[in-house]
Amino acid sequence: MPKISASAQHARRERILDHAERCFARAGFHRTTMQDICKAAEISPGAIYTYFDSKEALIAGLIERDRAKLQGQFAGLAQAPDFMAALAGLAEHYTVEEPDYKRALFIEMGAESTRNPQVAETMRSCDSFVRDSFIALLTRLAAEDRIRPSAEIEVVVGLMLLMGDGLLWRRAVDPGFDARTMLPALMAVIAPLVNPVPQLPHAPARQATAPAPAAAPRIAGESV
Amino acid sequence: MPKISASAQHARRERILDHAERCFARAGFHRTTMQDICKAAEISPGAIYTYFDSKEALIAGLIERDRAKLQGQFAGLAQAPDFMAALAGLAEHYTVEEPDYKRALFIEMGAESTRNPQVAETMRSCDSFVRDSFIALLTRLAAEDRIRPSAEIEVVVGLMLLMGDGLLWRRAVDPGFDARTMLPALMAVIAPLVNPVPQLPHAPARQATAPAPAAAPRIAGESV
Amino acid sequence: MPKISASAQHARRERILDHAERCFARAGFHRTTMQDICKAAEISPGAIYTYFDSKEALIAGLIERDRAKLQGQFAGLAQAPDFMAALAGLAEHYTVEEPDYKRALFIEMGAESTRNPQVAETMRSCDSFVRDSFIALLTRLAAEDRIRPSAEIEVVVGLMLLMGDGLLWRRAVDPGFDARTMLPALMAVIAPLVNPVPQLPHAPARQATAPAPAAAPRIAGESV
Amino acid sequence: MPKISASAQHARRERILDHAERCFARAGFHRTTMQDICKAAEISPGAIYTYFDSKEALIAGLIERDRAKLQGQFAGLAQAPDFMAALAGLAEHYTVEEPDYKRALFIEMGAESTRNPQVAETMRSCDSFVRDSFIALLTRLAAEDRIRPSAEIEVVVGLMLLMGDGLLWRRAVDPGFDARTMLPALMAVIAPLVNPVPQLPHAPARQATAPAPAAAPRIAGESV
DNA sequence: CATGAATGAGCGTTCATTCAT
DNA sequence: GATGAATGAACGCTCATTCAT
Repeated sequence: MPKISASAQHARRERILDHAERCFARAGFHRTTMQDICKAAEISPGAIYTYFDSKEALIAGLIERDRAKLQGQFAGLAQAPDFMAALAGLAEHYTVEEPDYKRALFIEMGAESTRNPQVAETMRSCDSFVRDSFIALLTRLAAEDRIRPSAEIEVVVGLMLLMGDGLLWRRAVDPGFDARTMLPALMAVIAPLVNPVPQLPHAPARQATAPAPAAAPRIAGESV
Repeated sequence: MPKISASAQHARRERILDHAERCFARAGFHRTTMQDICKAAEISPGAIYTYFDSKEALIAGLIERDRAKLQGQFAGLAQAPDFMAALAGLAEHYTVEEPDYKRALFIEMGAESTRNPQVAETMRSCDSFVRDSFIALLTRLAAEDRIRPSAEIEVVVGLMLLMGDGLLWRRAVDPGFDARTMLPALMAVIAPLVNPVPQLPHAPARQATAPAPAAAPRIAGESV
Repeated sequence: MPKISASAQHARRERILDHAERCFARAGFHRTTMQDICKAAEISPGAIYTYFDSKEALIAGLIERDRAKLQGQFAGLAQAPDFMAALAGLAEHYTVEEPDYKRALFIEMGAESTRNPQVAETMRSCDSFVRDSFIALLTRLAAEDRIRPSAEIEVVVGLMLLMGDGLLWRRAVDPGFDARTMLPALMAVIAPLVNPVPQLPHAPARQATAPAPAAAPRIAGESV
Repeated sequence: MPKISASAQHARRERILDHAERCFARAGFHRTTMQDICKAAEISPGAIYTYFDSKEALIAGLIERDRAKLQGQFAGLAQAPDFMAALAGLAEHYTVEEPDYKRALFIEMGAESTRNPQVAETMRSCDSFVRDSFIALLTRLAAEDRIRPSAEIEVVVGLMLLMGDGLLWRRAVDPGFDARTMLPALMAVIAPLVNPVPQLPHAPARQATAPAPAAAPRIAGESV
């Protein structure tokens, strides 16, 4: 019979994560003190250790939460009728809708992952999830002839991830970055890679004269 | 009456930067102590402050030096007979030849730039130099009809930078990143953006056939 | 209207003391946390303060309980037909039978008594009880001519206590201490101090022969 | 070319040890904070770590210094013409001349040694030194027929150490302990164990009729 | 100019104790 | 009475920076 209900406990944990996220993004992991987070979350220094064993665990908890959220977003992507539109929406979401501090934190986490194995592992698993989801999705779409990828799907997905990271990075680091211009330009680069087949509503698909594939040159990969 | 010659002083400064770079890349800015750097560079904690006013100034000095080096590398790019080959070489250099710690440091500096205005300013100026160099170069190449960019040059360069950063980031952060596969794939994505005109040595360029630009659809930007 | 019966309350108090004893002996007073004891005794941190006002009070309670147990053991000593045998048994008990942690705790309590007046007072009263019991006992035995102490009884008892403490200390502190050898040696040192008169069962004690005391030189003290 | 001379450095180290000793004796290892010691020694918290790596190392340093001092004192004992007088002097020194806090610290160190292996090892080596010195000394004296131990020398020394520790313990723990009475009484107990042979100055030693040994009953040990 | 011992504010974390439930 | 989450003052220790030598 705990003094606090499970839901209240969860809420408090979330509250700590929320404030930790802002603090870490503002000042970086190492310049942020536990006291900073305590003050922001209006919690005592002792109490925070009820929820997280250490500062490291707090960082890991943050990444973990992000991953969970990401998984939800990918479930949506898989159901989307128009893949390219969904992808554009995803890019828009992370580039425009999400507040700056989320991206700053992403960079911070990448930097931390180059030396903190625990953080590296959590990020890697997060990244693998995204990659695998994309590969599974594109494979299915290709099997349904809704896309005709211009290269091996692994390579196409690799390029998409690379561009996605580049997008996030520049948005975070370059104050002059113009998302309105660059987002469509980026989609225009990705489109021929994925090469979506126009879906003719209420009409028999795949006419003999379907022209697009011919124009989509295969790009390099180890194998053809 | 300085006890040490100007050149010896310069050498010592370089030595500090060299070791600071390795230390910072290994452990991050905040986990690296001035003592660590002093030990590595075999200098006393007092002396290091003769060369750099503070730890922050040391970080800034590091970025500054990188910028200078970068400028040299870009001078070469502009003279290269084959732009795409030169670009591929550049990508190869930063992805394969440079040691890991340089990329870790790049990420670290990006993270730092989101909160340290001095670092942000130095990085921004470095970035602007690269961007301006590319724009000037592509503009000249386009004027000489050696390339026929598929979009506004500013946008093309913006995409190239984005992809370059994405490349560096993934190479730094993703241990499974396969540069051998991804580098050619990336070049294949950039090629139609820049759209280089095949140079027939000592022969009149082919004009009879419809030129490439027709096949290169203009990609989006606010302006067309 | 107490929810818990007096006996259950007493049992719980004892349980706390039992586990506190083990915890304190294992880690010392200051390295043992109240949480450690709570976990061991399966009680909540709030509840433990119902039984003991503070950590200090818990320590004092422990010593107090030891004193009570000691008093029981001394009652037996006084009734023993053979004083030296009973003494040897006592030494054997504290040196061999009692587990290590009891002796570690004894040392710990001695250390604590040098600065904690409450602990000092409890220990002193415990010590006085033992001393007074011994003095009363030896005085009676001397009056009955069952022993012929070689010095003032106070001094003899003082030496016995000193040796007893030395025995406990070395047994606790010196891992190479060999009780099997040292215990008889110690008894052989004490014997001439106490100088027990051989008891001939059911026969008039021998008086004709010069009694032992002649050979037992009085040992020093300010008074003789 | 250090800022501080080696001797000044040594003096500062000694100063820290001096004050640490008093602080530890007054409040125990765990209740004494590094700040307490810093304040007492008038040093900054940072500076103390130049001399000692940790609080543990400071404690170990303290014991180490005691050992060194002890070794000096034993050198004197070995040269003494009258062993029993020298022993009495030693007992007097540790019981009466040394300030209380030294003995409190001794108890503290014993308590600490039951759980801190580093402390245990240092104390054990200190103890072994004393034991070995005594054994070597008594063996030599016995060979020179200046003493005729009443039991195996190892056992005699074991008893002496036990009594010495008991003496220190009671002196530290029992405020009513009367050294003036107990010291001679203790020497009177030890004397027949060691059994010194009266040295007749200017007379041929070892007369046939040397009587003492006959009266000194062998005391128990595993072997005779 | 170089040295390196010294400084001291501040770090992440602990834990005896409290009190709303 | 019992609970256990919360409190918050310290704790041991670090490290960017200074300054007497």
